[in-house]
Amino acid sequence: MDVSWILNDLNEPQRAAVTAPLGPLRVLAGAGSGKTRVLTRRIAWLMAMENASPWSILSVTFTNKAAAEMRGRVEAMLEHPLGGLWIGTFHGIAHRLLRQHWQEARLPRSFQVLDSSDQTRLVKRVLRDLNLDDKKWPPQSATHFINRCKDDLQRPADVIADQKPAQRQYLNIYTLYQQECDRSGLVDFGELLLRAYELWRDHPDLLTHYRERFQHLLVDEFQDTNTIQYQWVRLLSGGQGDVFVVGDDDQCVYGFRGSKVENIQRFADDFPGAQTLRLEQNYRSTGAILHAANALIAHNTARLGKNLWTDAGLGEPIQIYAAYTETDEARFVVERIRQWVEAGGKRREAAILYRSNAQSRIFEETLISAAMPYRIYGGLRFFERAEIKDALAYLRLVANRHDDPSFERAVSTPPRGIGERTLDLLRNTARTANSSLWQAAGSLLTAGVLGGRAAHAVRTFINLIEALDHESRRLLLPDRVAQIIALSGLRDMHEESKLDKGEMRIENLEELVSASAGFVTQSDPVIIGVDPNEPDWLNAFLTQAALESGERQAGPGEDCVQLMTLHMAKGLEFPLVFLVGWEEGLFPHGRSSTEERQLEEERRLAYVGVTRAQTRLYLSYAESRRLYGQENHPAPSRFVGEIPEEFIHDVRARAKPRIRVATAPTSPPKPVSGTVPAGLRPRQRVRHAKFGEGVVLKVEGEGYHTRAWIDFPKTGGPKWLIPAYTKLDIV
DNA sequence: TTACGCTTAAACTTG
DNA sequence: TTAAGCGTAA
Repeated sequence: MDVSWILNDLNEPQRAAVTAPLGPLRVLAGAGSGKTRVLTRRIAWLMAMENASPWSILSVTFTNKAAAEMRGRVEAMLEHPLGGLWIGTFHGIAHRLLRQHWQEARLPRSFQVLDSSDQTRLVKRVLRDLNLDDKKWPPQSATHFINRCKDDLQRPADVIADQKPAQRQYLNIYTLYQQECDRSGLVDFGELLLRAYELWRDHPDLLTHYRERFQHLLVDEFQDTNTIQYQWVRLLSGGQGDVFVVGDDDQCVYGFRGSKVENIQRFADDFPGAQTLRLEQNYRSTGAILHAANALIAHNTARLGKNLWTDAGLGEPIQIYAAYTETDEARFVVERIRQWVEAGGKRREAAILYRSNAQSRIFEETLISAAMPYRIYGGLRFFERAEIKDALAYLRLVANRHDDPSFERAVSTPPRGIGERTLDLLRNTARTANSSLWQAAGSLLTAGVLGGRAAHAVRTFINLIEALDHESRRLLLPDRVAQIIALSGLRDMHEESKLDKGEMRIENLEELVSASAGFVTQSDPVIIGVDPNEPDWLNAFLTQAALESGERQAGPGEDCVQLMTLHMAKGLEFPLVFLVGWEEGLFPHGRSSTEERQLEEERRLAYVGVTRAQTRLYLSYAESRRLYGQENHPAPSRFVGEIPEEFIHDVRARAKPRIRVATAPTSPPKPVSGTVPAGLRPRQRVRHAKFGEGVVLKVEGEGYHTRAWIDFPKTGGPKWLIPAYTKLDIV
C-alpha cells in the first residue's frame, strides 16, 4: 500500500513516531518541531495501516481551538468526514460522556455547566451562608481550593482533615458548595472531569465498553495535564494499549492551575513498555534564537533533556534594548515595527509579548498615536461580557428554574425593585427549606409574608420568566433568544443608558442572537449530545456557551500588530517578536521569584517566548518603570543574563558586566551545537551545502562578525563566507 | 432600593 | 494608575 502521502515531507524522527508500533509512546516534541503534523499523520497512519476505524480513535487536546484545527486537518487529509472519531478537549469529552450516561453519573438529565464566574458567584453565596467575612476568606482562594481538590481527585470526604483551621474552613466551604451544586444540578469544570472519572471507576461495565471501543488514544500538550486528566487517561487505557502522547516538558507553563510537569516525566513508569521519541529538529527559528533558547532553559533542573537544533543558519543576533522608561520601550518597539513594515513586512508578522496584561496599555497608546492597527488578544471574551452573561442568566432560568446563580443575576438586572433585603429573605427561606430560590419565591408569595411592594416585584418577576418560557417555547432558537432579550427588559436598559457603551452592548446582544443561529446550523446533534428527534437546542447552546467562552476574536483581514501575553502565545509563531518588560519583579513575576519551582515555570515561559520568533527577536527592559502609579527602578531580568553574549547585539550600550542573579542549583549551560561561529581555524576542512568541501585559509573577526576565507578547489576557488549566515560543517 | 464617591489592591488562564 | 468593591446619601 502506498503510504507516501502520509510520510512524505516528514523527517526521520517524525516518521518513526508516526509509524511506531502500537503501544504506549511518548513523543517529546520541542518547540517548532512539527508536533501537530505528527499527531494528524499518526491518525491517518492508524486508519491506513493499522486498519483502525474512526470509531476506535480518541484524540484529546486542551483548547477548543486546537481541537477544531486537528479535526480540520485530519478531515482535509483523509478527504472524508470522520463520523465516530472523537476529537475534543478533556472537558468536552467528559461532558459528552456525562450527557450520555447522566443516570449512572447521578446527575439530573438537564444538568447545567457552570463557568468560572458562575462558580465564583456561587462560592460567594456559600461564604455568606456560612457567615464568613470575605476579606478573611477571599472567594478566589476558596474557588482555587475547590478546583485544586477536584484536580487531585478529592471529594470533600477525601481531603485529609488538616490541623490548620484555615484548611478546615476551606473544606467546609467546599462541602457546602458541592451540596449546592448537587441540589441545583450544576457542574463546574473540575466536576466534569471528576464525574467522568468516577463514572468509569464505579461502572466497570461502562469502562470495559469504552476500553474496547477506544483502542487508540492520542493526547496533545501532555505536559499540561493535571492529575485527574492523567488518571483518566490511565484508567481508559488500562496502563497499556495504544496511547500516543505528545508534549514538551520545557513548555509547561500552567502549573498555577494544576498542571503537573511530572506527568510527562512519569509516563514511562506508569505505562509499562512505553517508548520515548524525541523531535528535536526545529523548523521555525534561526540558529541564534534556538541557541539562546537552549542556553536559557538549560538553567532549569529536572528536565527530560532535549536540545533543539536547526538546519538554518545562525541568522541575526538577538537584539537587546535597555530602555530608559516604559514609554521609551514602547516607542522603540513601535518604531522597529514601522521599519519592518517599511521594508516590506506585514504588521501581522509582528508580535509584542508581555508577562501580564497590565503591560499592554502603554503599547496600545503608543500604537494608537502612531496610527498603527493592532489587535490585543485575551482580556474579556465574548461569553464573559456582563451583558451577555445577563442574557444567558434569563435563558438559563427559562431552561432550568432551579438555577440559583442565574436567578440571582436575572432578578437584579435590570433593577426591578428587588433588593438585598428581599433577596436575603429568599436565600434564607431557600436554605432552610433546602430548595431553590425559585421555589422559595413561590412559597413566600403563597404564605403572604412579603411586604406589598416586594411581593408585587417578586410576583412580576416570576410571571415574567414563566411568560418568557411559554411565549418563546415554539420559536426557533435564535428567535427565542431574541425574544427573551427583548422581553426581559435588558435591551431597553441598554438603550436608555447614557453611556456610549450601551450601543456596543446592544450590538453584542445581537451578536448573541446570531451566535445561536450559527450554533443551530453548524452543530451536529450527535456530537453535541442532543436527541436528534427532539433536540433541546436551548440547553445545548447554553452548555456550549459555558464550555467555549468564545474565542471569536473579530478576525477579519485587517493587517494588525499582535499583542498578547506569553501564555497566549504558546503554540503560535511570528517572524518578528518583541519580548518586553524583562525586569526582575515583572518577569520573573515578583510572586514567583522566591520559590524555585515557580521560578522554573517562569523560565519555561521565557523559553516559550524566545521560541515563538522565527527570524528576528528583540528583548527589552526598562531601567525605570511606572507601575501602579509608582516609580520603580528594577534590575534587568535574570533571564537576560542567561542568554549567551555571543548571540546578542546591544541596541544601546548597557552597563556591564551583565547582572547575573545567583540562582540556586543550576546546571551549567550545555555547549551549543550546530552552527556556532566560534571554532573555525585555518587549515580546517569544512563542508558547505553548495560549494562542497573546502579548506579554511584565514579567519577574521570574532563571534557574530567572524568571516572566513575558504578555498573550495572543486567549485571555483576561495570565497569569503560569514559563518553566521551560512551553515558550515566541520569535516 | 439605587447611585455615586471613596478605599483598596494589583499574575499568567482553558475548560 | 485603574478597576472593583463598599458605605452613605437621595
